[in-house]
Amino acid sequence: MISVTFPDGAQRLFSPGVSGLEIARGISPSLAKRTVAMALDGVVSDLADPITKDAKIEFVMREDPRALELIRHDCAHVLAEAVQALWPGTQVTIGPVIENGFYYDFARSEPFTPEDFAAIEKKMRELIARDAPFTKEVWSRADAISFFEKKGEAFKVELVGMIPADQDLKIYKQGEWLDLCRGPHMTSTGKIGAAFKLMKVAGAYWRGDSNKPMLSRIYGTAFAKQEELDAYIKQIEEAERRDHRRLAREMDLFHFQEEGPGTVFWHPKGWTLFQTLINYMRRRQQAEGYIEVNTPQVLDRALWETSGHWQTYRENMFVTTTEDERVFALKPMNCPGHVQIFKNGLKSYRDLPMKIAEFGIVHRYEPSGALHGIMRVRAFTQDDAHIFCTEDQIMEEAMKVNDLIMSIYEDFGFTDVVMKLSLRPEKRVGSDEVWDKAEAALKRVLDKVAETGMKTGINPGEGAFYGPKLEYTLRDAIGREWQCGTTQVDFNLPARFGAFYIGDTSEKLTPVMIHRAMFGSLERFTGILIEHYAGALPLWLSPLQAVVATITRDADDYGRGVIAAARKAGLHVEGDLRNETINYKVREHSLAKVPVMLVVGKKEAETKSVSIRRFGSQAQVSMGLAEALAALKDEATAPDLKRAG
RNA sequence: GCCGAUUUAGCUCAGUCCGGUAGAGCAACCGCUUCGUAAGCGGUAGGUCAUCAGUUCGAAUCUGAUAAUCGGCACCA
Repeated sequence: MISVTFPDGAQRLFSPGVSGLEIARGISPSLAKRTVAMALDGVVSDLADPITKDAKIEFVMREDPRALELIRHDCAHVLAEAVQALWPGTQVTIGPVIENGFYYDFARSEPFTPEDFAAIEKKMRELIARDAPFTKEVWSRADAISFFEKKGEAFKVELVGMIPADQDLKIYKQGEWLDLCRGPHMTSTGKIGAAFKLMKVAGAYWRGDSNKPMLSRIYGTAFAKQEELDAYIKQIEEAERRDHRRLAREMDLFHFQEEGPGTVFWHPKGWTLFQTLINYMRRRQQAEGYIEVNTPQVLDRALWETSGHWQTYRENMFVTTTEDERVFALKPMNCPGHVQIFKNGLKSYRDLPMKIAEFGIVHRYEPSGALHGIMRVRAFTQDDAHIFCTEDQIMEEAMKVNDLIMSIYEDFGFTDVVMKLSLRPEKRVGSDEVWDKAEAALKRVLDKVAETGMKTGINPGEGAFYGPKLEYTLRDAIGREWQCGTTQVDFNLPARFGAFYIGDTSEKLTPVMIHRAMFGSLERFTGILIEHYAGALPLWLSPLQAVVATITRDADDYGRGVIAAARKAGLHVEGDLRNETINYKVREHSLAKVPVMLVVGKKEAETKSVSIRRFGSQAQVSMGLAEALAALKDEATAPDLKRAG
């Protein structure tokens, strides 16, 4: 007999092989009916699975958070059955659960269109209403291969061959239809319910490999309750409302045009914001002992051969050949330039650590399909720095970078940050011994940071070609994640360029180079800020902080005085003295997300005051002009300057 | 780069299926109006319909190519 422990602590004995369903039925038929799966010692599995040893059992209901994944996975199976019913001959491949739903990849000569969704969803509802039980069978490889071959399911045959020999080959049936699947599933298709929706169609490579065939993917999502589905759709709409491409047009920040794909035309307001970020970063770095430099935009091919970029990233570089047949490349990175500055003049161990910073504009020929607004462009500005130091100094310097990064993110309103360590990739330079050292150093930083309570993780195989890296991912106001900062330890580049310093025993030593960026790309960070704040930037970042709007012509002279005074106080201010109603002006500047409106009419002119209306609020506050400007000036002061007093 | 979609006035879009030479709202401009916190009224002007070819008596509309953009995939030093 085996002992089964229930959530309330009670234990009961059953004969080995008893199923969760049998146990549930023994307790009450209604429990058995409501239960969709079980968790054995915390592992979710089919309710019909036999229990063979002592275990803790929990019955998982449809509303259980753990059932959400099952609902979605089951929904993917039903989607596949519906598609095959509607379009016989379509091959099925895989249909996993993903963060906000699921997808299923199909092989079909004709791709799907969103117009097909109504028919597919209708079919799915039929299949769900049929409420066929999910049943599991374990097949032999030979049976599975011959079955799928006969059905013309070439991709499934390939999948069967990929399942490790020590694993059971599981087949899940739902009525007539079946799929190779690792499970688990709920008890029947009816448990999926009605809160599902097909979202979009897309192409996707078989097994994520761009050399393999392109499949037709259908994305969908499902929830336990309709309200949750509605909330999710609302959240998507909210994200669209925040889209930086749309907000940038409304706020007149920048534009793109055909002649410069992936390169930004910054408008005055956008450039003001951009410069605010640079000025802030410059102050923060200067306070930490960084020195700022500037290195050439175009450099000879020979330098990129030495650095290794030519061999590794040639296809992503903008290359130009001059009249005299010399080959140059636009810099895709600043590091080689900074090594040249380090190399120029003899350096001693006393000069280390040497922190060379640059707001470096880099050009990378990104694949056309990768471009995305200002988030992924072909020319962007990095807040780049390279710390030349000794091996012994790596840990301390990386920790200092960490502290600076965290403090900076906090100033911008990002407090939820995750740090991940990316280890050696397949395509790399340098010996394994050197990689061991570099990875060990960053691992120590990761561990130390983890002790402070920060979330950390490891990405195997995702390091840069010259060294491992720590990556900082921040989460924005609506929960999306953005990778921004990075700290990379490099034992390779300085040696490749023959950089050295004189040690305390007079011998020549090769420095270690720490690459680091905090914003990452200024362009991308600007985009993240726009979306994070939904365009309503805090006053210190806002490129247009206030608009002075007059009510009638009588107030024009006073209004002009207010504009001049505000500008004198250092505020970014515009006037709106147009012959329009105050309602009209308020509406227009609200749509443009101007943080502050200073409304002036006869009353204000007489009392030398302003009526303040803040973006997002209808309240009006009357205040003396001098007092109002002082308050706004204080609010518009960057956080680091405020701390300095 | 790959799969799919899109491209018409500054913006949002109709017209394309079924070929006959382009339309709305907002914005702009000009008047009138002088108004107290999210659209006052009237008028005017604005488009080689993404580009290049082809079919046709005739192309925004049909065909092909190219480009950019959008959604994914792949990529992201």
